[in-house]
Amino acid sequence: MSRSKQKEPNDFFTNVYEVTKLIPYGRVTSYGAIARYLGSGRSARMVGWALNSSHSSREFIPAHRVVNRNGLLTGRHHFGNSTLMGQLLENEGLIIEDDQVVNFNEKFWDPLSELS
DNA sequence: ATTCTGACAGCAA
DNA sequence: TTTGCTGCCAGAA
Repeated sequence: MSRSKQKEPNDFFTNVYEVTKLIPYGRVTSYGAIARYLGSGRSARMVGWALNSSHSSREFIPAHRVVNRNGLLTGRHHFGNSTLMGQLLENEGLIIEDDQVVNFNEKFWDPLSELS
């Protein structure tokens, strides 16, 4: 009955996209937070991998709102121009200093808490 | 099928 | 304190 092998529309990647799109404007989250929300707290690397394919999605994925747990813009190199990610965040009212989100703790948006 | 990689995170020295 | 290694998991070659 259960389509065990059937690949459901909600893949890990799709799940990551959905959560990422839920990140409010002017807020940021971490790969680990998303990974934990998905149920695999230590698969943070997969989140980044998924976001790597986010450009493949027809929807706009605010991947620039996803940084590592240090608030560091680790994925900025994947936005074409390395400064694009920081500029996007600054455009949303965030402050980027030394490729790092200032007041990261303040701007941090945890899907575990916000989406419960 | 096997091997390698990857936008991280946690822990050890 | 910083630096480095390991674990994690899924997709790509």
